[in-house]
Amino acid sequence: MAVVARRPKPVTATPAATVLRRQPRQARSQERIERILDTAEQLFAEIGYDASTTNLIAVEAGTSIGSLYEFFPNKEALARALADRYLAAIGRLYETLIVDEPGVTPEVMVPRVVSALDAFYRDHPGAVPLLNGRFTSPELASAGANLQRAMVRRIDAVIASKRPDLSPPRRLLVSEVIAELARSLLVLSDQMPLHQRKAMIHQIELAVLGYLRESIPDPEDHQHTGVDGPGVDANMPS
Amino acid sequence: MAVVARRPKPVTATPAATVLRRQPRQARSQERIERILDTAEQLFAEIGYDASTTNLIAVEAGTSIGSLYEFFPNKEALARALADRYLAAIGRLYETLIVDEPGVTPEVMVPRVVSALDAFYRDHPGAVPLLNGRFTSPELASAGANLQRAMVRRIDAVIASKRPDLSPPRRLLVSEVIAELARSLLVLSDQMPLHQRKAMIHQIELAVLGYLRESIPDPEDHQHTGVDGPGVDANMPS
DNA sequence: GCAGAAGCCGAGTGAATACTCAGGTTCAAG
DNA sequence: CTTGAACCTGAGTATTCACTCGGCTTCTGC
Repeated sequence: MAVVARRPKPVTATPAATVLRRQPRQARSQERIERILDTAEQLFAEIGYDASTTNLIAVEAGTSIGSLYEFFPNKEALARALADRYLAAIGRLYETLIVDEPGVTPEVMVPRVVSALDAFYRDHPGAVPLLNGRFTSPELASAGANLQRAMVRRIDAVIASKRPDLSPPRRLLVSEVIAELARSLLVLSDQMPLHQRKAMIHQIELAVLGYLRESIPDPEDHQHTGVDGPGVDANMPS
Repeated sequence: MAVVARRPKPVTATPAATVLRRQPRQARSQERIERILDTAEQLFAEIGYDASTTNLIAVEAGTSIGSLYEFFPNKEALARALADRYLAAIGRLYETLIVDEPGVTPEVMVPRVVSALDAFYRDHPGAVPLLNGRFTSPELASAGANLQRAMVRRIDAVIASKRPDLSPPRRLLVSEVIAELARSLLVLSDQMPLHQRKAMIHQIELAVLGYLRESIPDPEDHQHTGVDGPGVDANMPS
């Protein structure tokens, strides 16, 4: 069976780009910053980025625009700061759950990851459009892309350990598809009535497992013919 | 085997809401309207809805804002008109490809639909954010939702005919998941470098087929245990 | 060829909103 | 207690942008 292989690189979030115009020195302003961010998170999720004017955010946070701009250089910095929060949390989640350990089969790992992500997105509705939607700045989009790449790398490492017989390119492709399956279907389930959501989550697990079986069937269990066709190397010659 | 069942309802697009402020009487203005729409499509796709100012659209289309507003009541009407175009085209596509005919197995139909949608989105990059992204108005979002429902209905009808043993709720859930798989994974492949796109498309087909096998295995071929767990009726009690 | 309709134009208007700044208040160090 | 730094405030500024309107041109029916 698969032994504990090289640990995948830890998911390091964005290197904390200069989001604050100035570091707060007093506890009061630190709390103010937190309040502003919490309010922005809520407003972005409820009425969207554009409709959340900086004045509204300040008022709802119980402060003034002046104070807001004392610490945040511009509106986009609010989104960036939120993205940093999310990125760190999701990164930790990946490190905990996407691991290569003996007893952890796909049937165990997939439901764990899917339901953890589901819970996170439910608690932080703002994270979905912020990290996945096409948002304001290219910078933000690339932050989401980095996160996605981190997930791909971890999945790839796990597959590499469990199934050393696969060629690296094929492994990578499969990892990318799985990561995207998880992401896009969670986005879907996010915008879905709550009473259907639980059933949908289970279907997502089925889809991922089904894809796994289809794309890299167990060596002894060859039955479907789904693996042929244009493979990884059938790229269009530009 | 499956006989030709009741034909699914045709996909009727939005009932052509009042998108134009006034019907053009002369050929010249008809062409102008087309040019404006073409330009808007291109600009929306290239620089986004917000960045595409009405003045810019008018100038790029070789006309003036005055003329633009002669026919379109507001900026959103441009998006609506474009959505109408897309909706009609995709609806026709569904009607042609998602059909219940004797020889058409999932292995045949899925690649057909996926690659047709892929080609469409490649030719009309603006369609993806317009129909699928969270966009300006609730009206537009619901147009996209209608289209999605139409796809679900057609898939559901086909499954009903091929597999009469399934309960209607389970059938519906499966149809919804398939429709969403197709949609969200195409969105993904849309924002993907061209040379990877072809391989990705094939993986999407695998994912859909894999999910199908996983969620409704052939009656004679029961092997995986993936179908148990919280089923369709395991909805959360509000 | 004429009159009225349809079409066209683009400078201008009003509203929205990200962001500034001058002046006031609260803190902490000595 | 004093003093300067950190912090706070919100009316005001500058800009952007959807949309209007009055005047002009082109078309069409008679």
